[in-house]
Amino acid sequence: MPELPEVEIHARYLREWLAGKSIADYTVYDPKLLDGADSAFWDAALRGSRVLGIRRTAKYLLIDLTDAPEGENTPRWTLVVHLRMTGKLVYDAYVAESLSKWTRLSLFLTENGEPAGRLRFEDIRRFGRVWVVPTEQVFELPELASLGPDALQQPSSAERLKELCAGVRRPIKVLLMDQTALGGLGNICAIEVLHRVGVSPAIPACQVPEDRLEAIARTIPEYLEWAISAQERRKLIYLGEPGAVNVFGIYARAGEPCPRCGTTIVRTVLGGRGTFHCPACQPMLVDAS
DNA sequence: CTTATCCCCTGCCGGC
DNA sequence: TGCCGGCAGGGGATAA
Repeated sequence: MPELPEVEIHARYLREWLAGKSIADYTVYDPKLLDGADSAFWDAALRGSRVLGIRRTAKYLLIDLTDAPEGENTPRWTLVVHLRMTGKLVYDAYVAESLSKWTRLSLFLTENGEPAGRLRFEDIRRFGRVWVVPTEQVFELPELASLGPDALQQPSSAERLKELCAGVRRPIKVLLMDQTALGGLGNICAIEVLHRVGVSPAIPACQVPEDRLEAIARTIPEYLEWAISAQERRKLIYLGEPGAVNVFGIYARAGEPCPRCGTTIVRTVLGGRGTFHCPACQPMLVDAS
């Protein structure tokens, strides 16, 4: 159920796992992974290509590949991965390790011509998706073309947020989660950021005071950086998994006291998603004066 | 155009 | 113990 921090951590792990490796072959166990997407490039891209690098944009992972000879390092193919709700990538040093019932895809790796393990795509709910496209056209993929600026790499300025919110009546939380507005924030990040800045998630975006929009703009990258570094230090991927640093101030804490003021946390639904806020710290109406 | 609702899937949890 | 509804951090399609 990854949001930007988990996807970024995946990207960092992939850089370690795949450095200097090639993809010798692949197996798709669940055709739903492609969801009818064009598979024309799969064989060319995933049989004998070198891994050149890993990028992340919003919640998408981009694995750049080339089938050109050693020395020519312009990517030709990009494997695009979206983990959606329950996806994750797992590296097995030895292919002998068994697959799970949730394995959707295997990439068989080599290094210097020798077998070098396997990268597995695991996905319980099967919402995850994978595309293979020519690198030059990767951002023409509709899913990528519609994304707003990455919330971490190109954090939105207060000015941009003000423009995004102008005249928009839907709740500020729904706007923050809109991937065409800014790429990468999910339900938890939106909830936690709004709690930190003391803004009710239900306030129409156009009614959020300017100084709160400035606070939101500052807090988004702060929260993301903090969540990423907290996870990375512990070699974990998923926020909230056992042993993880607790980055949930109020998420999934309905009925518990607000960590800041002690008021009972409330659960509501916004944009069809479970939403948590503190009615005292995050009032509906903020005094603009 | 904007906004709301449903759908895709499987697993888990609490209540009865 | 078993069944059932509700819920889950994703986004897309569709309807109003």
